[in-house]
Formats: sequence, C-alpha cells, structure tokens
Amino acid sequence: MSNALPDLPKAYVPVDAEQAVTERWDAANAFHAEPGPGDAYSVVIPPPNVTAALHLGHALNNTLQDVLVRYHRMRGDRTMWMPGTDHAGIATQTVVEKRLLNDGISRLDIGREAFIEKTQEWKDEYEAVILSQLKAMGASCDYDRTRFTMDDVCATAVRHAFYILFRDGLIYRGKRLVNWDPVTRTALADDEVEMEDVDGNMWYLQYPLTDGSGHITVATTRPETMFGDTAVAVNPNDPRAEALRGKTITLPIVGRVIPIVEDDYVVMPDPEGDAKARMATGFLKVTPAHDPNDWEIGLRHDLPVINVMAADAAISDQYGWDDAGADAQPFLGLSREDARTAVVDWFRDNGLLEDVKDHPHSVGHSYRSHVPIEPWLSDQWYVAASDDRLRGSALRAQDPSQVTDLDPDLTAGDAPGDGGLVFAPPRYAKTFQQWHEGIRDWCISRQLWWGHQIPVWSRATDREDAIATTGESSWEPGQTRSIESALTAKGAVESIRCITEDEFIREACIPPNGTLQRLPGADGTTDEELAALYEAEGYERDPDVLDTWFSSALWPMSTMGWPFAEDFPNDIPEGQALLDTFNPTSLLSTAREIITLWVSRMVMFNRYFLDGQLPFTNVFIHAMVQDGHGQKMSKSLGNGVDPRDIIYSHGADAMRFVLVQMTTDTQDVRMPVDMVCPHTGEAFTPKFITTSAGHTVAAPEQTSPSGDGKMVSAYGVAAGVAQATDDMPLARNTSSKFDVGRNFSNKLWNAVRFALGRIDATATLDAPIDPASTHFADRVILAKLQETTRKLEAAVEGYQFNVYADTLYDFIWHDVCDRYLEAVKPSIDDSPAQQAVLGAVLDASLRLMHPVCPFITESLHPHVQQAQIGAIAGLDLPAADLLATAQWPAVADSLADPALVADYERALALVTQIRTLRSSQQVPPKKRITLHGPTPVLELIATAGGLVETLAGLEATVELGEERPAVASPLAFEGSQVYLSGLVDAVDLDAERARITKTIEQKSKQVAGFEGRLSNEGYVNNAKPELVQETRDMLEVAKADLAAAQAALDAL
RNA sequence: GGGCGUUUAGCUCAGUUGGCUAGAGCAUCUCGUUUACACCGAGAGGGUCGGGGGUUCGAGUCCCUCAACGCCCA
Repeated sequence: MSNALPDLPKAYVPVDAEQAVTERWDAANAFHAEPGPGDAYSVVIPPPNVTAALHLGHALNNTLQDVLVRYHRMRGDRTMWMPGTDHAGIATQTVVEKRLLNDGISRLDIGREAFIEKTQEWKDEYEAVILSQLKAMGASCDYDRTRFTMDDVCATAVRHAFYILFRDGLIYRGKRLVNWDPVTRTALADDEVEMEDVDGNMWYLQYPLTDGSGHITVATTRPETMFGDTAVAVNPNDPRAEALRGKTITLPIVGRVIPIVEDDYVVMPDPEGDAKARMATGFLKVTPAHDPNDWEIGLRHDLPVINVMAADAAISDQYGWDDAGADAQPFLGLSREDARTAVVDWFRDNGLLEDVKDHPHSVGHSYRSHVPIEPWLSDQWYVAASDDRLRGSALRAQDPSQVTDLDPDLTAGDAPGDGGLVFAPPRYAKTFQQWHEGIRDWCISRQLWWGHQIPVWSRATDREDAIATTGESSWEPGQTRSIESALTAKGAVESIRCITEDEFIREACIPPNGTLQRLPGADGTTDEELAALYEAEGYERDPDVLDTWFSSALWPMSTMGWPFAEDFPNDIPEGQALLDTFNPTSLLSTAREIITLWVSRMVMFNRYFLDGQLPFTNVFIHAMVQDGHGQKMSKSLGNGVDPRDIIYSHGADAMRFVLVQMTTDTQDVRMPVDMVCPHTGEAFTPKFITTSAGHTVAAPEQTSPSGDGKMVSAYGVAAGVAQATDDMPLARNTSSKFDVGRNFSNKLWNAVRFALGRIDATATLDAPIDPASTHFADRVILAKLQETTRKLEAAVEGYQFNVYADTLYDFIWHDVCDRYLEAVKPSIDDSPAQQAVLGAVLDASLRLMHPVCPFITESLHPHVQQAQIGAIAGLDLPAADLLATAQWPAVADSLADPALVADYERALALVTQIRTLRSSQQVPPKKRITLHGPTPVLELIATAGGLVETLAGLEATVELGEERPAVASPLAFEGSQVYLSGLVDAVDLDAERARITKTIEQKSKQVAGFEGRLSNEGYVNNAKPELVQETRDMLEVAKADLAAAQAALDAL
C-alpha cells in the first residue's frame, strides 16, 4: 500500500482475531495485578461449580464483570479480577456417583479415598473446561491467581475459620430436625430445599380416647408418621379443650398412650375461614421427630421424640422407636410411600378413617435428587448465624438509605464496615434485609465425601469423666463445657458435651498447621501429629464434610491468602499485601437467589474475621437468562446454551455485545434458542417436546429442515436420553439474537478498513490540530465523541449496561459510519487534518468499545494506532502496545458544542426529507439534484459545510425566486417551501399528490393537537413556561409546514 | 401465604424525577450491487402502551383494582 497502512480482509472473522488476541494478552500477562498504592478495583469471580460447563447465564454474569473490570483497568485503577472454581460438594458428588452407577459401581464399592480421586478427576476436567470458556469469552481475569475452593490455600482458610468459630462458640453440634434427602442421604440447608406444589390429600384419622369415652379426629397430610406421635394437640381456645383436659389417647397400631396437650399453634376449624381452617378438625397429631412445627410443640410441652425412620426414610424401629409391638411389625421396612398406603388401609379396615379430601399443598423437595425431603432427627453441626455477631453485623452492613424499618440496634453505626454495603438495583437490599431478620442457624454438615472434612475429632465418654474433668456435677442434655488438657495446651480446642443422662462426648477441634504454629502454646507439634495423638486416645474424626457455602463464604479472603498468605509463597508471593490492597473488593456480581446463599454469608464471615471489614462494597444483581419459553436456563433442566456455541456461530464479541445490550434492570431476559444443523450449517428452530415435569425442551432427536440429516440436541445429551454419533452428531445451539452483535462487529471492522484506505500515514502533522479549524463534520463528530464518552462513563458507573451498548451502537453505526464517513468522502483525500480527525475518532471509538468487545477492538488497535498522523487538541489518546491496558480516552469538555450539534440535527432532518422524496420518486442514488430554497435553508446548508449535499445527493443549491422551478417537487421544511429539481424528466403527479396529501394530513393532525393543548387554560397556566413556549413554536412550524404543503398541492 | 418483577409494533426490548408529535434492533414491503461494509445503503408500512377505575391542565410513566406470566422466600 502506498499509504503504508495494511489492507484488511473484507469481513471480520472472529475466530482468527480471537486466537491471535488471546495470545498477545497471554504473552504480555496483561491482566496480572500486583498489590500497591492507588485506587484499587477488585472483583472476585463467583466461582462456577465444577459440576458442568458454563451456560449463557454464566456468560452474562462474567461478561458484565469483564466490562466493569476492563473499564476500570483503562481508567487507570489498580484492577484485579480473581478467577476460580467451586467444588460444589453435593452437586459434583451426585454427578460423579451417577456416572459410576452407569458402570454399575457405587461409591461404597470403591471407598472414600478412591471416590475422591474419581471426583478429583472430574473436577480437573471441568475446571479446565470452565477456565477455557472464560478465556474464550474474553474474561480478563488474573489467571495466575486462579483458586479452587479445595486447594491448599482455601482449605487452610476453611479450617482456620472453623477453628475460630468453634473456639468462639459460634459453631455447635446439635440433635435437630434437618432437611434430610433420603436419596443422597445427606442433610440440606433450608435454601437447598425447593418447594413444589403437589396434589396431596388430607386424611382424617380417628384416635380413640384411652378411657373409652369416644375419639377425636386428627387431620394430617402424613399419616405414615403416626408411629412417632407423642401427643395430640388442641387449641386452648377450642371449646372442646376443657372436657379433654387430662385425658389421653391410645395410639392405634402402636398402642402407645399419649397426652392431649393444649397449644395455640393448632388451627381451629372454621368452614368460612381460610384454606387451613376449612381443612382443620382442631386436633393435631404431634410427631416431634418428623415435623418442624411438631418439634417446636414438643419442646414447649416437653414431649418425647420418637424417630420411626431410617436414613432412607423407610419405617424402622432401629433409630429410637422402642415400643413397636406386634401390630406394628408389618409396617417395619416399608418405604414412606408404601407405609402411607398401608396406614391408611389399616385405618379404613378398622373403621377409623373418617374422611379423605383432596389437598393440594407445597412440599419441600431436594434441589439435588428432587424427592420430598424428610424432616429427620440427626446430629449436625451448626453455625450460630442468628447470633448478633453474625446476623447483626450483616444487617448493620447495609447502607441505611436502602433499608426500611430496621431495629435501631441493627442499623449501621460507626463500626468499621457499617453501612457500606450497597445493592444495585436497590430493591434487592430488601431481600438481604428480610433474609437476615428471619435467619436461622445454619446447618453446615453434609453427609458427603466430596468437600472439606470437618476438623473435629470426638470420643464417647461418660458422666464420671465429665464431672472429673470439669469439676461440674450438674449437666443437662445439650450442654457443652470447654475443657483443658495436655493436648489443648498444644493448640486444640476441646469440650465435653452432654447428650443424655449417661452419654457424654468429648470433641476436639484441631486448627490447621499454620494456625497451630502461631498459637502461644505451640511446641512444634504439627496438626497431623496432634490428630494422631487424639486418635491414639480413641478419638475419631467426624466423617462429614462442610456445606459448600462455608468455603464460598470465605472466598474474598481465602483467595487472597487469608489468614496466613506468607505460608504460600508460590501461590501468593506478595503475602499479606494482596489482601490489604484488594479486600474489600469493589463489586460482587451475581444472581438473585445467591443473595441468601452466598452474599449473606460472605458479609457475615468477612466482617467477623476481618474486624468488621466488608467483603465488597457493591453488589450487582444481574438478570436471569430464560430460554424462549420463559424457563430458567439451568444445568439440571438441560436447556442451557454453551457460550462456545454462540462464539462459534457469532464470535465472542457479538455474544458479549448482545448480553450487555439485554441487561436492563429487569429480573429476567429471554433468549429464544435455535439449532445449527451439523450437516448443512443452516440455523433452524428445533422441534420441542414437553417433559413429564411440564417443561418445554428441544426434542432429543432432530431432523434437518432441508433434508433427511438427523442429529441430537444438547438437551437430549444433557438429559442422558440421546447420544451423539457419527450419523447423528450433536447440533450446536445458536440464536439470531446475536446477529446484531455480529453485524456491529463487522460494521466497525469495515469503518476501520475504510479509514486505513484513506489515511496517508506517510504524512504527519506537527502541531495539535485545533478542532475549530476543521470541517463542520469533523467538529460535529468530535462533539458527539465528547457527548458519547460522558454517557458511557455515566452508564458504566450506574450499571446501566444496556445504555452502554445502545450508546456505543448509535454513535459508531449512525454518527460515525452513516454520517461522518459518508460526509468526509469528498474531502478527506486532500485533507490531512481530516485524516487525523478520522484516525483519532476511530482510535477513541476502539477504546470506548473495548470493555464490551475486546477482541475486535484489540485486533484493530495496532492498525488504527499506526494511522494516527496528528494529535487533536482536547483529545488525549496515549499510544499503547495493548488496547486492554491502554488509557480510556481523555476527551475534553471543550469539544462539546450544543449549538453545532443542533445545526447538525436540523441538517439531518432536511437530508431525511430529501431522501424520502427521492425514494418516492424512485430517483437513482447517483443522480445529483438541485435544491431551491429560501435564504435560511441555504444558510443552514452552507453552515453544514457540504454535509447536506453529500448525504442527500445535491449538485447545486439555488435561491428560490418568485417563480416555481419547472419539473420540481416541493417539500415543507421548517415552515418554508423548498423545491427539488432534476430528480426525473417528468414528475409523477399522482405520486406527488399522494405524498403531499399525506404531509398535509400529518401536519393538520399536529396543528390540531398543539392548538388543542394551547387552548386548554389549565395547560397554559400550569405547565412550565418554556414548555408552553416550545409548544407554541412547534405549532408555528407545523402551521407553516401545513401552509407550504397546501400551497405545493395547489400548485400541482 | 409474603416479597419482587413482567405485560409497549409480528418478534426481542428501550422509554431516568408525569410534558410523547410513543422509540430501537430484527422481521415485512419498495428501491439500490455507489471500490468501507449485502453481516450493506436509502425509504416505507406497522402500536387505542394487558383490562377497568382514579389523581392531574396533561398518564406508557403516579395511585387503586382485576387478569396473565415469571422468579425469590416461607
């Protein structure tokens, strides 16, 4: 090329650019951040589960984070984005178990160690997939710092945190009702339980009074738990209560004699009342071991707790039921479903089944196995989340302007971190607040193998030992006292707990080695040696693991090396400085349901362990991505779209642009999904089926719309009902929603391509160019650039992602391409100054667009930089090797020029009118025409410096005299008559009449509207004066336009 | 049951304190192959802003109510 600039290919090919750009970023280690002084901007990634690959929901979240991170990096902040993955205990264990079962192997066959190894393999595979997906979508994470919730750094943090909480009395073990998943056989946290509506029944069972004086009827949805009934409750306000006081019931089948207790929890029957009262009999069977409400009643009335189920929820007398007589024997071993039928049959056969009613109600189901959870009595570990040190600190963290009606004790005070937590959109602050107001202690033990094993060793002991060790003789069940021993002197924390009168247990928590060695009593004994000493005394380590969220709760700390970063010189060479610089992080971007699962716990833990310091100051809640049928995109439903499919069909930048553009502050975004035929490459809408659960999903097998080629859908594979083969390959997903992004990328590519062909890089200009000395179009585009830059800055600061994308699109497509590039075509070859402006505008545009579309902008950047032949005063664009680390455009406000932009808008309005007229007369684009107009119009055209002529295809402008030009078409512009001539040899009069008549109709309507408004006294008196004036002005223009159009019609 | 959100052109969505003569992209129709781009350009058609009521000079925007859909929490 003679101008020394490269010739670009005709179209943007994402795959080439993405690979090359990624290599350049990697080679420069462009996203690595070091601790140090200055403004820090840091983000920790919500660690994706290693259970499966990422889908578009993750792509959305990570794209938004990347936009913010890249923006702040370009603004010069010390910016770090910490990547990593989450072990996701139950979810990952479940998928690995499922895979093993396909080969006929259960985890019990191979044992804990081998199973963990298998799971580790799965984790390694999916961690690699996830990281490659993040890289493919352009996430500018500091990959050197990639963490995993079970790596040594994080595991140490987990053990240290557990130790501190245990020491401080914020972790305890208790026999409680848990949400038991009888299939995966683990306890679940409250928020892992999904409520589902079921078509159940209400059964009415007659329980005879022991004295033979009759019976009472209890209503229940769960007759099979009656074996564990230890009372019948009645409301004290019930008129029947008094007569029953002191009486007992003889429980059918079991024969157990149980009391009638009075408790105002019981709903009294009322045929006119709410659904509950209509179904009620006023008598409630009380089964403390199998219902949370009954458990509470049991506590109030000191009732026995009789567990009648095994871990698989089958009826069993092995877990605390010791009065199962002969009549009960046939029920033992039945599943809870079979037991229900059997119990109901028994009552029917014995004439004690009074009634059965349909009763749709909601039942908790395991989010993992999807079976109903069983409230089940078991030993579990709890974090005392309801303690003020945790719950209170979470509530006090909230920005007071975002909370309502908070107890004064819980409103932000002066403590560090108080009041610093801000939600966007603000409505989510309420979710956070309400969750903590009602928070319950957090069950953290899980009966799993994959996770952080609980660091507590225990040994059964007796009352004698408890008294001898503590010197205390009075003990109540559940009571715990800490003790000291030769081993606690070495750093363990130990306690004795009373379980029953005669059962006691010693429990010892051993801190991680780093913690142990820093304790005052440290004598060099390691944590492993300490554990061995305990084990030698008969202690055994708790087999359970911690809830995954326990380790996630530490994520903004553990990833930065807390508590002892200096112990991991290979992972965190900077030591403590990393945490000091980057915690609190700036932002957490996550999904709505995560507020309770994760945000809450991070706030509680970070504040507890770091003297009140918040884990992050801002929380951004992004939309949920739904499929085309309004269903949440999820791994378990199998309707998720792999971002790599979209990158393949449209490019990463196109995907990112569209995801950003669809991020308004609503709660859901809809993403209709198509498929790509692997045989022909054509996109098509797949055939859908409805699953038994009522979901609409792509049929597992699909046929190419244009032929007989067959394929399997991603849903089919995810659901395990179809498998890809050579004949039936997997069809990738795509969506035409991303076309906008692809087209936009290509548009930018070609704008640069045009510029590179027109800018003469061998010429250089010395002094900075004063914009005032440039063409009208140049000054306009610089003014628009200023305006656009400010809008983008405001948009990103306010998390208005769609505004960011739309503003960019409008500026680059319309202002730069449609108008500026077209306007400069006649003059640019002879104007080095204009070439310099063009080069600078494109350079700035790439920078503005980089946070959203990093690949195309980075790949164009070297070329555009080469095309900089002179600086523009007021526009600072320092040269940089990489755009990713280049400076955000410094655009001076002096470039703004509202009057100029107003003229520009007027000129464009005129252009549009001329173009409309040309189109209606079918004038060929190349045909130059002549405009005849009055002085003000000609002045505007002159001011616009050729813009109107170029965009509207004018060859001349002529002062309009008395005579109407021959063979000319009229139009009304700003109240004047303007004629265009030279369009055609003979004007099509009918078409003209139609066009002008339409104008007259429009204008008449406008005039009537404005006049109506102005004749309304209320309006004239109450509206803002400038608004009224504006209406008057618009009326004048409309009237003049109407008159001009009318005159034009008459002249025809 | 409590909370939050959505309902605007055929489709997907904007519309910030009430002033709108309701916008965008896609799709549709007409014209165009002009050396940046057909992943393009020019133009056009298309909406009683879910229904009903209210406040106001004025309501897509505020209030009430009904309906449908979605999500979160119990």
